[in-house]
Amino acid sequence: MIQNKDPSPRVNLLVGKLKAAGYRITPQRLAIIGIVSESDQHLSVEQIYRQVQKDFPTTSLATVYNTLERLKEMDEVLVLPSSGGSRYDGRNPEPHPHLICTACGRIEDLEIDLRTTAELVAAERGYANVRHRLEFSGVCPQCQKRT
Amino acid sequence: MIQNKDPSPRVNLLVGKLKAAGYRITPQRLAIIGIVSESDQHLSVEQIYRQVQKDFPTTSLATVYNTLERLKEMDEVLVLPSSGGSRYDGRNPEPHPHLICTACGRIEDLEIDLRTTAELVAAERGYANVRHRLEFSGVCPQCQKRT
DNA sequence: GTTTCTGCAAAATATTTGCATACGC
DNA sequence: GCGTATGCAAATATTTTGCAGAAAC
Repeated sequence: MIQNKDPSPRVNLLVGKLKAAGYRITPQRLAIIGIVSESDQHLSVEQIYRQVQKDFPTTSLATVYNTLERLKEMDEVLVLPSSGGSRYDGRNPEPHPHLICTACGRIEDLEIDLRTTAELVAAERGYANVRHRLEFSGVCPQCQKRT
Repeated sequence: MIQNKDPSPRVNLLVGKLKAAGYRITPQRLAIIGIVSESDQHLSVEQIYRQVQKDFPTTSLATVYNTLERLKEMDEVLVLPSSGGSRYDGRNPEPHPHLICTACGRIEDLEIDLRTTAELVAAERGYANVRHRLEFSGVCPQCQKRT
């Protein structure tokens, strides 16, 4: 399979930030960055791992975790800890609300903006560097039908 | 150490619901219920486990997980999945926002009410049984001073 | 007495770490 | 060439499961 040799702006951005921070760009990292920054899904480590392996079969899980950690450090990937493995969103790392189906696990994005609320909370309690996380979970329409 | 033989209303409530659902009340379960329903902290499984062991030294982790699962089924404990093990709040199982210090790990409760928003989301997307989870995280005033 | 629950151990998952080698820079 | 990243395996969590014996009802 022929690789797309023309990296997206977002991939370029992340590569630039990694270099600026003194990290090296390896083919594995490039592949992982491409996957997490272009998928519109909220990928598990396992999914990312299998995806990278298509192009770099020797890649290890450790490398996937390592790269995700680098991206997390620079707030360029959003981590959603959940039971059964964390999920990663590298396309839109700005915290944004999610709607999760507890039956099938699908994750949808929502548009609610909490930045103002976060600033209020930060001011009230004197917290610095406040981030937020908002999730709604329930049973999606498809899964309701299956019952 | 002498045990408090006079169960709180909340313990009584949970015991009643368990019985009503056909579950048995064992001393271990009673102890676990007492711990999670009276602590004002957001306990890890490990903390609950160590606490129960003070009174029932043979209690196993499996039993702790089992009992928490029962309580979760009936929405009488709030589970906060997080990296490094889930946290449990059995005192106020109604979903409510938290403010978490990323430096020292302390968890504060907030008063923001999201029920209306949750209902709107549920209606818009056709989800049933929608619950929510809102967390703000940052560095608390004390930890800022320490820097 | 029947059925569920416990405790133990083992298994299944998820993530981290150590270290020799490979490789980006 | 220097120093970081990889790959592999082993270590470390975390949670689940199977099953014989114990205990609730």
